Amino acid sequence: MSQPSSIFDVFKQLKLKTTPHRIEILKILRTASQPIPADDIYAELRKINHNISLSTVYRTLETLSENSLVNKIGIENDNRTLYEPVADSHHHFLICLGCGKIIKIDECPLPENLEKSLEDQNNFKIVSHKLEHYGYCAKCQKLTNDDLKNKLHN
Amino acid sequence: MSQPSSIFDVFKQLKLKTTPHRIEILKILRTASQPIPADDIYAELRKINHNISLSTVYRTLETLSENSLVNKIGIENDNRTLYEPVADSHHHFLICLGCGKIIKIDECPLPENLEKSLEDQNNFKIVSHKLEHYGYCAKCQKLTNDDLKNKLHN
DNA sequence: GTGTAAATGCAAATGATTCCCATTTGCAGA
DNA sequence: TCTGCAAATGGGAATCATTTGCATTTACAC
Ligand SMILES: [Mn+2]
Ligand SMILES: [Mn+2]
Ligand SMILES: [Zn+2]
Ligand SMILES: [Zn+2]
Repeated sequence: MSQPSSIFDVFKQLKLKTTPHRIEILKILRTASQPIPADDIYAELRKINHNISLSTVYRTLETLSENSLVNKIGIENDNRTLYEPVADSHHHFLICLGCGKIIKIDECPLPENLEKSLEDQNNFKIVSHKLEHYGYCAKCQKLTNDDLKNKLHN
Repeated sequence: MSQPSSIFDVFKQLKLKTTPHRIEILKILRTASQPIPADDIYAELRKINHNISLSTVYRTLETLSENSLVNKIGIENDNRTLYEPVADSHHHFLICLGCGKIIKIDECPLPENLEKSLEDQNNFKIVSHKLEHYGYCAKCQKLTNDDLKNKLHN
């Protein structure tokens, strides 16, 4: 079986120059617990004294995305683009309307034959889909409950 | 059974002033064959010699949305917000990556017990979901095929 | 009709992202 | 190891959708 290729090898194969910026940005994305916006990456880099321009953050993310090392994610009612490292497998998200927390769901619950049937019925060629559930995480449910109690108390 | 209430009644019940702008914008949305951006509504209004400011278009759409007369829709790789009149029933979309055409799908294909199971497994309270399929409409499939043929021909 | 809060127009502000262009850097080849 | 050059970068301006501030107008309850 083949060795897991290092980032260096990956860049080489993609004919991308191996730059400190790219290394660091990938590292940040892989460390993050959920998809994050360009801004956060920029802030993170400055925090570790890594000098970079915001334009470069955007350009790098775009390049990584074009080369399938990063996914761009658009979330309802969030005008920013979020980024996640391209990973193992197809997945979906639970998104908290209270705090923005994003929980990854590893299964795809769509029926096996759905896409075929949609394609046939609509003369449409499907290449991807997006499924998200919106609601409230444990913490925000608790907050809401507390708020309600407070209101009743006053 | 109750009469279908006129727009005027609806506005009255919502304690919204009945203004020409609101009437016209709702009419345009209800006539449109698919969700449209604020810009298009603005252009449509000017075409029929209805004077309005773009800010007012945005403010009106926001108000209608807050009062559940209009839905806001965010589409992948389209930075604009699209708007549709709130209708009969829950639905999803097929979205053409070629021309932006949006096809409404009236069924919801998610398994009956899915939300309950996601809620239990993640200690999360779900309030809504979003499902979209991306691909190519009949016209754009044809274009792609023609392009391929042309390429092979040269 | 009158008064008043809500709605509107217009211009300026905002926020995310992209673009321009001068400078720097990674790296293929000598 | 040195050189040349395309690719990458910094920084600021530009862009695009959307929001906001404020003066003016309007719908409608009384
Ligand atoms: Mn899926
Ligand atoms: Mn559904
Ligand atoms: Zn939350
Ligand atoms: Zn199409």
